[in-house]
Amino acid sequence: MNKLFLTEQFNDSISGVAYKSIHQKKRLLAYFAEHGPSAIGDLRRALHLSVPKVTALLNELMEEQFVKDYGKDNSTGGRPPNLYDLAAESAYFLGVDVHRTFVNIALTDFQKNIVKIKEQVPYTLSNTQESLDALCLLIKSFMKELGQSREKILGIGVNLTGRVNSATGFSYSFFHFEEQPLSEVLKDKLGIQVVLENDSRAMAYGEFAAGVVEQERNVLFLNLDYGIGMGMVLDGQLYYGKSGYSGEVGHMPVFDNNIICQCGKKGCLETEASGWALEERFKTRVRNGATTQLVQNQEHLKTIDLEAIIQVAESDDVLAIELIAEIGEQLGRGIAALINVFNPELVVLGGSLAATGDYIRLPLLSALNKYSLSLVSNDTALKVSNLGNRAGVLGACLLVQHRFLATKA
Amino acid sequence: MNKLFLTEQFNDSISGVAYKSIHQKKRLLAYFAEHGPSAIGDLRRALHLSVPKVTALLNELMEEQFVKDYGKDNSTGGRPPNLYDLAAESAYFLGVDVHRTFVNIALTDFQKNIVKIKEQVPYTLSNTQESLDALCLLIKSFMKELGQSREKILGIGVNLTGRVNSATGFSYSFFHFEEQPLSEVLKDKLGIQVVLENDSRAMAYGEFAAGVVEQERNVLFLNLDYGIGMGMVLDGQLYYGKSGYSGEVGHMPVFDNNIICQCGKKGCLETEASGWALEERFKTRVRNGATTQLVQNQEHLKTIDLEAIIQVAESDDVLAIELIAEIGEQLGRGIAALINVFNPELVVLGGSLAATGDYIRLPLLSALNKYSLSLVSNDTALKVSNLGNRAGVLGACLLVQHRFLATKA
DNA sequence: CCTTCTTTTTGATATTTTTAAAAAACAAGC
DNA sequence: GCTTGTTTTTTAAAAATATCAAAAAGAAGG
Repeated sequence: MNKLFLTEQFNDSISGVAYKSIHQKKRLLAYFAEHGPSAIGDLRRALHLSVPKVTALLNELMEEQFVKDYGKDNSTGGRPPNLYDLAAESAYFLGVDVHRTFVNIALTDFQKNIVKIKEQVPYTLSNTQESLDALCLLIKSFMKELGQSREKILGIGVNLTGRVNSATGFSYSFFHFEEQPLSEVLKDKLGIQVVLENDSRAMAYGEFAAGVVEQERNVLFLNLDYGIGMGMVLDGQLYYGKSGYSGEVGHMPVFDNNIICQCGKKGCLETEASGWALEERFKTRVRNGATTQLVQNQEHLKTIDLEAIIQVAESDDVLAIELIAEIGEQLGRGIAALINVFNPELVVLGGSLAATGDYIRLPLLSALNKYSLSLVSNDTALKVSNLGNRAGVLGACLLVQHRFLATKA
Repeated sequence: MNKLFLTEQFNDSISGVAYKSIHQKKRLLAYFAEHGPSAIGDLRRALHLSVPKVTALLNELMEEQFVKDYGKDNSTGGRPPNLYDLAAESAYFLGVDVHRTFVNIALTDFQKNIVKIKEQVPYTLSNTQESLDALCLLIKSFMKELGQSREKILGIGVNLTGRVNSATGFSYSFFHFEEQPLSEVLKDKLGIQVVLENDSRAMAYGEFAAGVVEQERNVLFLNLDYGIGMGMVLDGQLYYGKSGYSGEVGHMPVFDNNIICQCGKKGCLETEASGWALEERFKTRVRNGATTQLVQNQEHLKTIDLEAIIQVAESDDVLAIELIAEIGEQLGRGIAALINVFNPELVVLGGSLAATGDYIRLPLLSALNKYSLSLVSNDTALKVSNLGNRAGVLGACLLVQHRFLATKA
């Protein structure tokens, strides 16, 4: 058994005892990843194995440095069990969260801790080979700054906006220059396995695995930015749909207006309930003479952008707060529909607009009561992301880890 | 090993080799249920077991009469493999599909064949103890008519409209008279394990397991009747949501009208795109002088109901067809939203309105092109149910079978 | 009709895994 | 501080399972 048996994940042809061993070990590691420090007894029950077998597996994993003995647990009356958990420094995962004007890069260890993070690294995303090369350069320079952990990086997770098919590794909205899937192209350039993911889905996973989500197994995550994206965790699993295009809530036809959406259609949720709509409305109101902290005279009008509006909202700008509440109220219409369809346990508000906290959450909540079936919406909690703008990178890292520990059937 | 080891499903405490054996056998049976006749080689690969082990398990299952040897497969060049499959007559499942004015009851064998079916048995569903007792009586009298198959019924599936939590066995909209879950109450009355399910979900499962669905793993099933229900199969699993209330698409707020929905809100999808809306519009049009096969004079107006409209549509009544097309078009608005959210491989139209076939499907299809993102909707096929009004009963039967064969982890 | 080729099935052996019993580790009470 | 009770861990024997080689069962071609 190779020390890096984890990388065997892409080898499907193994069978018999070799497969079984890898499978069992992965299940153990996945259990640790989900439940934290555990005793042999817990593992036995969860994996349906005998105690001696678990002991043997743990010994192997400890030999291979993936697992550590974390000492005794509090006694429950008799002999206290030994606790085991993942060895933090045995493997690392790199996450790259690509935005339109910047990139977040982070490295996490095997225990999901952020080892190193660089946020808001300037970068311009465009659908060109140069932009792709620049991204690779950024990643490489980040890796250069790492110590011995560099050799232990098992995989790199990359979040992109738009249409991403995580299973095949294809990105269609950006960097689709070759016949090969982008994940392969990147793997060749960076020398490490690459997992591609849609940005909203990665954020959703971040919150699910290490964020505001606790025990909930059915969670909707809304990525509120200029547009509206959604990532879903259903029955404890990230949901992709047929080709990984799921979660396009921004273009749900819920309004009867005449605003032309970017997608070319009318009545989309995004036309009235997005950061884009917020910015437009804010500008219109200012033009019509509304007062705000943000603009003293018409000259400043062009400095208004979504980020600025969110910022002044935090310092209690009346106009910003009023308009954000409006957005929240209208968003409620869409989310109500989603709650009726999914009956989720939790809806998480994330993305840049979520930074406004209760300013958007409370109006949304009252809209939910108005639009969704009460019995269903009573089942559903509404929380604001607690990872904030780190949800994306963290999600990218953790998704790679998850991929490595995943075993089908 | 008891012959009826299948009933051990509710016993969670078994462990070790006993658990393993049951688990393995169930996996074998589940594989047969999903894939039909299979050779040892297929089973070996799918279950990650050795050939001698599979042989031994099959021998046991054949001893227990659950599996039969179905002779040789066509050779692929060498020795032809033996094919094995479920023994049809080894176990039976009873399904009860409860509607407001009638009940469908059916018995299926272990190979998913309908052994006996009674459709449209008159019955009045109301939320009273009498109605519940009457239902039990119907079921019992159906069972009395069965031969030796009666003793081999492993479980009874019951479909109810409204809010049903299949996991706990509680029904909230109907028959919630005791503290005990309704499934337990029924089990006590009927003497056999009962599985409760929401009607739309059961229909969805019926189509998924034995209907129009082929290889697709992400399927939305629409139950188009007076109201609109939805059942979803996501990643090959029936989706329930937190408490089993998922799929409430009828009350998605997508219109900007002033029609008050049954749920008390305005703008619901149901107000313009349901059987209820169809009937209302039909009546209004007739009142305003439109001509139709259905009504010669105003006297006949009260005989109009959804079923009648669907019937005359089939005999090419212009008004009916025109209005059904309208409904389809408006339904498209809602389904477009769902397609954007789920990126399903297939949307199945079921329920009584689906009997109108292309009359509803084609307008719906063109609306989909109008309202949903083309890239996403190109992924999605739209088909009409092929089980028709048997989807419900069959779904009920097959869901029970599925429950028995299900193994967690 | 026999030989050769391919693939499945069976059987014997080796390995893995479980079971059950013994040992070890700690808490609490005397 | 020792004994007893409880729970975990280790150990060795028993059971289950996989591997590998041999046999069997057809198909194809001469």
